[in-house]
Amino acid sequence: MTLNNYRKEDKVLLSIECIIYGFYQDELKILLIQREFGSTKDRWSLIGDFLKNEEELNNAASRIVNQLTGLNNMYMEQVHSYSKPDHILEEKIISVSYIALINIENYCKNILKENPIKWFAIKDIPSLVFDHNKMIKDSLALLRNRISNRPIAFELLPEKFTMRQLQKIYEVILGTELDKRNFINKFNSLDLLNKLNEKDMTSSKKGAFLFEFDEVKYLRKVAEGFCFKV
Amino acid sequence: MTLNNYRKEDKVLLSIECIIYGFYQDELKILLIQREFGSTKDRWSLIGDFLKNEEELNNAASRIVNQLTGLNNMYMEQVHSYSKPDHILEEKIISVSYIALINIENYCKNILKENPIKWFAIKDIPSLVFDHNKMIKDSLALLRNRISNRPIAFELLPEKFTMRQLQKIYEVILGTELDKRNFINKFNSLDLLNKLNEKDMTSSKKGAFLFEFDEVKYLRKVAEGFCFKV
DNA sequence: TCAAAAGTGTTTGTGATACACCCATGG
DNA sequence: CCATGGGTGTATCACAAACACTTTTGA
Repeated sequence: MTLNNYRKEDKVLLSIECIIYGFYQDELKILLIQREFGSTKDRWSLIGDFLKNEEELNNAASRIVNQLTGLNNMYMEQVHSYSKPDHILEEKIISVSYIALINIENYCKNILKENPIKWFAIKDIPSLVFDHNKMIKDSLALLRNRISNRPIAFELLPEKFTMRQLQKIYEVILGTELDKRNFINKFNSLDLLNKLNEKDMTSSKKGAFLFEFDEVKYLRKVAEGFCFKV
Repeated sequence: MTLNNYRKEDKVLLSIECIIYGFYQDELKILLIQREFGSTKDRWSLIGDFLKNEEELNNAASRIVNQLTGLNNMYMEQVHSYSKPDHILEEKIISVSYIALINIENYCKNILKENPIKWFAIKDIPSLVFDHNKMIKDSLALLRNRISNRPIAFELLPEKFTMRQLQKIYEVILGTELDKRNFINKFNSLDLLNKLNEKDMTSSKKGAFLFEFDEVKYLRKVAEGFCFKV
């Protein structure tokens, strides 16, 4: 923008690649799509599209996730931009990656049936097209950072969840086992969860109490200088 | 890349904006350039250029910094991509920002004389074109994170530096005052610096011992699982 | 009655923080 | 001789980590 004028031939296609995370059965999963055309036919890929002329980056990312999940207003965040997604169509392509966190139970299952898309556990991700594996790796590093510094684990959970589910999310994202007593003590000291008078009976005979994240309380505390840190 | 085909009119110009940081006289500074043409003539701006067709993002960023400083191999890192730098030339523009950390004493002063560029202390940044102020803000957040988790402060210092200089870098980037005893104790416990038998006599009558960062030792420790953390 | 998951507190250790005085020297 | 910045060690506190047994109940 400063040194030189631009040349028409320097224009690029801009693709947005969305890394859609869900959490289900104690596993962190990513939604992938199987390509139907072209030289990469049948290979798995992140979910993406080209930026349209009238769009902004964030809006394009939201549109793409919405088109495949039917969801709106999920947590999304830009991760990184890449210049090496092998040129296709003889055009130069720059890719901008985003993470999206969704409650896997909410997304529209009809879309899943109509498209060659599938949830893959993070540890079972196959070899993907272009540099999509690298994008996932980078996004996981971001996710690891965010989950310790922002209350985003709840984006991956239903409104009501058990402490074990919450703990498991931290464990799979951080890649470490945590002590359940320390974990609960920690969250209790943060004072951000409401314990409900309901139990989840699916995981044990005794049943586990359900909790919910109190976002209003969280925002009030932030306004008073509170800083989330796990 | 998945859902739709692209249209020629969706191609964009891609600009790279470099936030070049230097540290001098106890202040964190950024190199800015005054625009010489167009509707933004005379206003200050980050240093940038358009991505060339044959270039990758990281290489373009290096090229841009090199053209203005004469330096190579400085620490650089991509920060974020933006889609709202007011359209100029009636073209859609996407901007990718980078930070570059340089030792302010090393850069080529001749270039400074030949160009309308100038170092601005971080607290004296004027209102810049487009969303460049926002880019600086975002880059500072990244820098704050990095300086606590990677040994990058040394990129802003000469080979030989005093503990006070090092501490000052942490103070200006983190925006807090630090206790000098705690700071020294902390760095001593990390065991990454070599104390030299030389003193810097410019800042006091007694003189302050010079130190250097032992990168070989650092890399050896990292290989053994060491994790830098200040 | 037993297997399987839920729930619950205390102790210990490490690292962060707070803090004040003497030293060396050039002017 | 004094003003200026350089250099040094310890006591306290807060948080992280380690740790084991009892409860509930469906099968």
